[in-house]
Amino acid sequence: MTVAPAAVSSARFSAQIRSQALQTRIMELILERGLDVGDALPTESELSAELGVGRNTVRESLKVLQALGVIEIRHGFGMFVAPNNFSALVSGLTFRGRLSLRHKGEEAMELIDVRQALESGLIGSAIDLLTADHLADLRSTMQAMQDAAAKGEPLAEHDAEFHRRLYAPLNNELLINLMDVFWQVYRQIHEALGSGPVNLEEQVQIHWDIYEAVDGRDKALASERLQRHFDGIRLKLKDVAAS
Amino acid sequence: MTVAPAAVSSARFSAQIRSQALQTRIMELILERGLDVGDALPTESELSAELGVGRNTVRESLKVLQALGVIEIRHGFGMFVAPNNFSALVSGLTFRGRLSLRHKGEEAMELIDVRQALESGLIGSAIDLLTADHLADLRSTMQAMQDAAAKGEPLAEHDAEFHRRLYAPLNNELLINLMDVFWQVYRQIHEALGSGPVNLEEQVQIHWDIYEAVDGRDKALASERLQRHFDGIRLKLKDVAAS
DNA sequence: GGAAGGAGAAAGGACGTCCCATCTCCTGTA
DNA sequence: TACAGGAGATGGGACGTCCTTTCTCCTTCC
Repeated sequence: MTVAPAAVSSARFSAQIRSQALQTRIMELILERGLDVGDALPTESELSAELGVGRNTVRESLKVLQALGVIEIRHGFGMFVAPNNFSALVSGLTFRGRLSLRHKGEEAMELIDVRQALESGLIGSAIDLLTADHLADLRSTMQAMQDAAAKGEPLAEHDAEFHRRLYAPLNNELLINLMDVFWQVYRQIHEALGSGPVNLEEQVQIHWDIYEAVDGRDKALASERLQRHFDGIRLKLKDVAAS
Repeated sequence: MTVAPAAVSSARFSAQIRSQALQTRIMELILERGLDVGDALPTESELSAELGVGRNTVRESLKVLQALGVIEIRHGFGMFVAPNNFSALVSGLTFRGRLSLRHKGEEAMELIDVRQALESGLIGSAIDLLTADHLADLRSTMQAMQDAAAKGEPLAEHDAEFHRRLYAPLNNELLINLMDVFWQVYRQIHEALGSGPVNLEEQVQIHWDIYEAVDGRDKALASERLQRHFDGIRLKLKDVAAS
């Protein structure tokens, strides 16, 4: 027998709201004082005094704000308004993904779906805005990836860099960060499962194929090859999850 | 007094790494014990003892995990593995958006861009999977929106519901959550700026147009109308930011 | 005069303790 | 049988204390 939903939500109202209210107050304090990225916040003691709550309480809120990428805490120095940073999402999403893998791995698959939709959906716009410089960057990344593969080194970082640069023309930090988060979550889930043997040459070839399509400004082909790239990733994930 | 040797060896790393390591340890504890969504975690005191850290320290990590949507804390009852929930991201992203509006509002615009890319890019796949039931849900949402507009009530909730149901056929919780986050952030930024007068009838008409395109299974038209919907949102945001 | 190094201050990190707030569950009484 | 209230458990919060890290500035030596 479950409790009435209304009872639960009202019960949690006061408890949940208070801690979030404190976080909001700190954020509004930043906005009101006109603090910008890199500026220092008041010290923990000052905040504790100004907001009328204990230092431990304010610290809990500050840790949350740090986790949300709002502030940056430097031990022994102070706290500062942080530059855009989504890395905090990674751990939470990774946990979600690993949790779901105990069932049917649905959430992990959903993550790939979102990545696929974002990337294959946006490649057209990216190609529209692509300049020679962007293409050169992309090519040098591919070269580095190929070199790494030849030495038998892991491609992970080059892979991430490739996808990052692919969408650099869109000039959208948020998008890049979001894609990066998804990429890292996929990688961590994969590692947590114990990645099987990977075919480095095949990986490189897949990315070269995408590069060629982009180089030729063939939006449909690029989209299709990205789509297939993700189909492969999905299969691999399903494979590992089954074992 | 000696705890696990592993805990001591990481002492040389920065404090930021250590607090994140504690969060990771708690998440792995959940995974190792096979806890699932809704299951109870050990109490704060138990965690404090098991992990060999003080209760206040463990509380800071728990608050972060709560903010990341990993656990749910119910005062006086206990802590539980939370169902998927991204609502915590909203406040962080909203802060980012408001901060950016003091300059040129770039980050807020990027947020709209990502939403636009996601929605207009995925509407095709959604239409492919659309069933009569989904369409009926969508229609009833539209009806509710129209009724609200007739009474002069705010459309916000109906608007959110419309977009949520539009992509329900994809059966991707992560995507729905993500879109919801973006929607809420946009709304909060808009409210923080002080929304100007809104034309309710026009809002309803725009959504009816999208509904019609979806009803007719015209992917291109639906995508184009969504695109224009977001162009309108973008203009409105720019307008308000300029004032 | 300039660079290297150490002392001190300032800030965050960690912990322990105490008490309060709120929830659930059980008991007792009408 | 049903409802009210209390007991116990659990999270919430506030101090106070001491440790660790980092920066800054001053001293010292070359």
